[in-house]
Amino acid sequence: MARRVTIADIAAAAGVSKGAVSYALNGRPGVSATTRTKILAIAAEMGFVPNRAARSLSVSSAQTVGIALRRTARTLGIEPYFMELISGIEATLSAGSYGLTLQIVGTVDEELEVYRRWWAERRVDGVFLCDIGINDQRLDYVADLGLPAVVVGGPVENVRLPAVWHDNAAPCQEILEYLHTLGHQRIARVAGLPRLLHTGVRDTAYAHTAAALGLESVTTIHVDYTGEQGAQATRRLLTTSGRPTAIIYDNDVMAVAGLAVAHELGLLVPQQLSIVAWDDSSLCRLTHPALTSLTRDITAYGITCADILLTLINTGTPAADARSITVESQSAQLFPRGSTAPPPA
Amino acid sequence: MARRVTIADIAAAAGVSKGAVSYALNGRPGVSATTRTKILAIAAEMGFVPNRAARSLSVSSAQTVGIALRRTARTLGIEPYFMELISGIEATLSAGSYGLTLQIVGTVDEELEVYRRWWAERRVDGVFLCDIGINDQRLDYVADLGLPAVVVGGPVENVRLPAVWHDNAAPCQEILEYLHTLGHQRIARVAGLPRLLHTGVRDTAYAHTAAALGLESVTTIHVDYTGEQGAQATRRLLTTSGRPTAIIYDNDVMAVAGLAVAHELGLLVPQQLSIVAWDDSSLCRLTHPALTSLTRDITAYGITCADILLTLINTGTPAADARSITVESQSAQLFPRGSTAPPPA
DNA sequence: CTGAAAGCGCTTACAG
DNA sequence: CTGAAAGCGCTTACAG
Repeated sequence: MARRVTIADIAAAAGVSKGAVSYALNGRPGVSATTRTKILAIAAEMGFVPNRAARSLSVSSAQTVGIALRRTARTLGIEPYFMELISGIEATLSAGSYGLTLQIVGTVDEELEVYRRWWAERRVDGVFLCDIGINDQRLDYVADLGLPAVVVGGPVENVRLPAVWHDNAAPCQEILEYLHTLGHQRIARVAGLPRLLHTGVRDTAYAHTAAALGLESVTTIHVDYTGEQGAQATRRLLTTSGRPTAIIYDNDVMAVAGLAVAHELGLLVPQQLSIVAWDDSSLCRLTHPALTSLTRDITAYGITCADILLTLINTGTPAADARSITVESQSAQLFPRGSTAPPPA
Repeated sequence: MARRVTIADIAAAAGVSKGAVSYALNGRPGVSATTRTKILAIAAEMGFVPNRAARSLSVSSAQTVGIALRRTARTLGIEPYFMELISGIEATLSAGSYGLTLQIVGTVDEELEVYRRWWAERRVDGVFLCDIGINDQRLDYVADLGLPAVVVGGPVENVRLPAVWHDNAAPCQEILEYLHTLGHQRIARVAGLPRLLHTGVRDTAYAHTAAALGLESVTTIHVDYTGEQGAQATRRLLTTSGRPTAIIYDNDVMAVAGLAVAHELGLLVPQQLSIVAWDDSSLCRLTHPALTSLTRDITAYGITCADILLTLINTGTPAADARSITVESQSAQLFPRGSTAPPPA
């Protein structure tokens, strides 16, 4: 564990001042081209890497952004969403040599406290807000703090933070029209947590479209995204009289669970029941039949969110119009597979 | 964005020196009980939170540990393993007020470079090494660096780093004995990446046990853990003559894929084919039939790994015997479910 | 028990 | 273009 090399060492070796070394290293004016070249060569040779803490203290920037997740190990693990999002975020951060710090919290209050502490400590320069709820108190809290943040989800209005979201309504309409075209009239939906914003958006979109198409019924049951509750809801739907001929699931895990329940009840998919899933992980292609599902590029979404956060941090203002960005995800498309067909005659 | 309050502000308000404030805040001797109480009260009232960078620079510790993952967005997302591990790690870190910094890399060289930089920058105080391979070059590299690290996996020998691993051999034996008792003689295995250490351990354990039990055959196909390759391998196994009556999968995603292939080929599970999965996520309970699988508590594993890393960082030496810890995971147990039964007569 | 000072390793005005 | 110095916000010997 040899002592680290500092700019003082380089300055001594090059016979210049520490200031000159700093200017050379950071590509600033203030040193001649020849001195700069010499300093850079020496720095490289000595394997110099600047100390983060010292740099942060001087420029009062952490070169790090944070993400706090209010999730349990189980719900984190089961959903590919977060890892894909983080993977996209990372791609942008690495390019800008920012670090990512991750914290898992148990309650909203803990989460708010994390933001307060992070910002007070200057441990992060900005954060991502995920799992946006209806009337989410975190948005105002973080804005009041003055902590740069990007809202990963929406639509949100009258917020002092840039937000990025997918259009949730159009896919709902697409799915319903697709099932309607196949001939389905009694459609059910196993939906996600009602407190989440995008669940509400989908609720509304389905209701409107169903009315417009004149569908017989669109029963909705809200659960928590887990396979257990998805299975339970499916069992309930399929054992009532006038059962649906098609069920839409708000994520893929519940759809897989629903398919198993149909098998268990001896219902043939897709002959007697059609199934559509949101969030097309490879899970949907592993079942038999493969599940018709809606694909979105979550990694690309993460890249966009990170781009906006870095812009916000570096310029003090988000990228143009970032305050209300809708990610028109070119990839939000329906992939019909073996789990959908016309309803039984 | 009001100016942050620093110890200088508190010192001024309390009418003492900055040194006294520091002593009081850190619970060190050097201030009277009354002064300490007064300082603490003022600090709390002013909402003081110490600046991380300043503290790090003084004590030359980052209060952060790092984890670099060489995985793609897809393989990260599909496997609950990492999120569960991270969730456990977080629990320990939060308790010790350490942060976690996460980086996703593309190649081993990139990963090594990340460790070098992190340590030179003093951005982390230690790291976790995951996805341990056979003759993994990272172990020596990190040890040479002097960077405190915990090897998450094993067994590894002659390494200068503490390692923590589950016993992989015993469960292999248990599974094989279970299938043998049911009457199976032709068993196949769809295994994980051969370059990974634990895959090799399992290879050996199955071979030994199969020989000891006098099993007819244990065919193994190594793939990459994805459902696609798991399905492909299964198709290959089931369409050859003398096909196996039971298949063991090294993770749950491949097992689910394998089940779908059996359905597709019109094979009844478990009547004509038994299936056993490793890594019991809720996936295994969502299929029909539910999959017999091996459960381990990954979150607890993460907690243990983090405990050891923090001990290593704070004392310079790992916890007693940490150099070769085997986590005798009480939870590594086989859960027989609907996917296993005696072979067809 | 307390205060004044030096130091951690950078950056950045400010003079020459 | 270059050097000497102050400052970021802490911690920690070192004198009183």
